[in-house]
Amino acid sequence: MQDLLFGFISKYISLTEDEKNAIVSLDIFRSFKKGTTLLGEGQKSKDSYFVLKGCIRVYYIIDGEEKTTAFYTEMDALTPHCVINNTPSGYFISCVENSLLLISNADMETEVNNKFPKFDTMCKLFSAELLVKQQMDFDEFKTSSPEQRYLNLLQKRPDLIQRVPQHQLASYLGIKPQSLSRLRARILEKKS
Amino acid sequence: MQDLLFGFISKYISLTEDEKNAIVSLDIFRSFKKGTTLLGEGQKSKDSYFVLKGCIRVYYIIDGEEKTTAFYTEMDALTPHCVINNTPSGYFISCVENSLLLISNADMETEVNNKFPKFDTMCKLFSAELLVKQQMDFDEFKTSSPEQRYLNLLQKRPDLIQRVPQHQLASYLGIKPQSLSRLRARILEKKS
DNA sequence: TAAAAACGTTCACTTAAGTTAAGAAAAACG
DNA sequence: CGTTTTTCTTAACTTAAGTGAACGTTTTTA
Repeated sequence: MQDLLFGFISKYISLTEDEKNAIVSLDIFRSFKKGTTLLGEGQKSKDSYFVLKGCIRVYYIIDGEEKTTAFYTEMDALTPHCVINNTPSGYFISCVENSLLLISNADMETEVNNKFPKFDTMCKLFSAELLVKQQMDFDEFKTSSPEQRYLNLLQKRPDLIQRVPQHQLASYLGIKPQSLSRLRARILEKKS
Repeated sequence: MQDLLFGFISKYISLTEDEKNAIVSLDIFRSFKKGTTLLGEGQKSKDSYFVLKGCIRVYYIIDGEEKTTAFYTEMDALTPHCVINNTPSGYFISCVENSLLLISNADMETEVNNKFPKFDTMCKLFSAELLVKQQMDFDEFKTSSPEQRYLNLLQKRPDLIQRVPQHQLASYLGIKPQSLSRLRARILEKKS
């Protein structure tokens, strides 16, 4: 299972066996059952997550309604706002599936960075990449209709459509579940 | 005019007179006329922008239509994607107003970082803050309707509504200019 | 495993945004 | 300074999403 992690890291930096062992010895792998809430609205936390297996979801509750804004699957990393600006979280994070996560916090990161300076290099590269990806996602969302967004998702993350409940997916696309059903029927009709 | 810059920097770190002079001597202030295109689609660039005065805009051209995704005004910073991942830009950047900008590139930044290590501290703080802000903007956009977005903008950036053409604003809100006109009329009606 | 809850789809109706077009107002330009 | 271009608004019509409700299916869970 750790191979997943080291495969991911190798995209940015190369690690010696010693370094790998040091990381493993941190004992930061945790598994959670489907439905587990990792972070609640209003809570503070110092933890960041890296998904090794499974799927986690970020959602708000606005007027009693869930609004899903993000799904994180294998090899995705999530650092909640509250970690960065030390304020109560505005949203919930929960497991869509049974998931194996890597959980890190600032203390642990500085410790690793001190031992292995190149780790800091990786973090910088990774966060720059993340910023760009996030910006591109935002732009894509803004510049397309719900139907286009759905078709895009079908291309880019086809797995999500299978593994995530439709009503969460609808919310993620910015529409109601009924509209997603209709939209899908419309697309099927066009094809034929 | 530089006071604007140093006032901004003082939110993150404190600078000596020597350090301020070193920054000024870099000669990185540039002014541009309204309508100037700073970056075109398909171009590569190494430059980042910091707005001291004025307003710049990011937009795509999709099916011959402008899609505005961001406005940057006083004390906002913009690092285009192409700078980070060294690929051709997917969008345009142009000046909505006559603008005074600070233009920096990676070479200059490493130079300054070497001379003044605390500058690096500021950059990290600043980019973490930016990431959070961007994420929050995205979430807000996703979880609200065009009308709510407009009302939000009215609260948070009332100046934008005055200084930016309506059709660019409409695009920024994810709707057509005609819909923005109608939406505003609807809001006025509700008030009375 | 039986009852309850959650989920997905369909339908009819409502509301809001897209589209096309026209005309008035403002800005840009020679 | 007048002309041209761009911008903004309004209107009528079309299209798609929101809403409320019904109903069958799947999943929970007691």
